[in-house]
Amino acid sequence: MGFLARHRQIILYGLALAVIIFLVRWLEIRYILADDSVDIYIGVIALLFTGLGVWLAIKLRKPKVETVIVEKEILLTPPVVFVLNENEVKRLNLSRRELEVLHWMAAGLSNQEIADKLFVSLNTVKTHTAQLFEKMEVKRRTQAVDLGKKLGLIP
Amino acid sequence: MGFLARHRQIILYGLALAVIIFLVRWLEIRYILADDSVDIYIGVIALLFTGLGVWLAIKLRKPKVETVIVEKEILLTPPVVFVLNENEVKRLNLSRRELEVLHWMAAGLSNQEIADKLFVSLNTVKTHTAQLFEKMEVKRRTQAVDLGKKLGLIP
DNA sequence: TGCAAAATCACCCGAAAGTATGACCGCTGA
DNA sequence: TCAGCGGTCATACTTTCGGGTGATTTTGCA
Repeated sequence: MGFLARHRQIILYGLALAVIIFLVRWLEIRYILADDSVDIYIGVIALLFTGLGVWLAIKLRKPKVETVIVEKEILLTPPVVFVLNENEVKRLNLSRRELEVLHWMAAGLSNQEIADKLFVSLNTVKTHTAQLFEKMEVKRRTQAVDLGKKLGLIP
Repeated sequence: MGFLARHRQIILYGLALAVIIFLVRWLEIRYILADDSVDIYIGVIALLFTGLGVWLAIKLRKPKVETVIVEKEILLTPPVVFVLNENEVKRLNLSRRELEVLHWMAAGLSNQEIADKLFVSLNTVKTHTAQLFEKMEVKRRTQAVDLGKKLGLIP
């Protein structure tokens, strides 16, 4: 960008000033301003050039943008806190007991151990696992655990 | 905020205008300006008020606040990149085949399915799992998978 | 209050998983 | 060269898992 282009505003301003002075002189000669109207005359000039100044300022310092950068932290995988995916639980229609069984299953417990932990019989645990597998559409406990983790049913 | 406070700039501007006019009149009386110096006089006024205009514009114009929300994603456990915990593999003295079996085990495959996938017999897979369980000091495949995940042996 | 869902338990049976043991082969490092 | 290890496979056996079916009790909700 050349000097002319870069300072176009200022050059225009200077030209405007010259034109205004010329006009004023011309008006002065034409109508022979009365002494009393000098302050009105000054006022008009002042207003005019104030407007010019404002225009200049706005034009010249164009991008007065205060950019406020707000960093929004998005945690993709919570570190310790595990949040149960309620939607999946509802979608699969899993009962509380079934989810509990799945949890201990994922921890590596056998059906008998889960039965002992939940104070129920082995048969009951078997019923729960069977229902769980049917609802999750899997065949084995390892598949259930794998899918359960992927769906956010277990940590 | 009251009217006065809100329009302080404009009121100041008005006052400045009045002061300038008063000064000019005073100077006029004092020194009796020559007709010839009228354009210089106008020039000075113009410059003064242009400056005032610029100052006004700068002061008045609120810096346009542009709020840019930068979403900063914080990955705690990278979902795609899995790095095998070599140290644990060495510590437990796990062979390549055993690790491979563990991997498919975690995916929910049965021993027969793993055998088919690795093009070996079911008995071979059983041998590998047995060795794996002994080295990992676990009793069941679900335990092996759980521990494997915790030790970073599998994704 | 009454009903559907959940939870509980039982029995049978076959499939899968896990245990124990032994054997063979190929590679590698002392 | 040969002992050791990893990988392979096999047989035999026990345990656990999972499917199928049926039944009773408890509970949450309309």
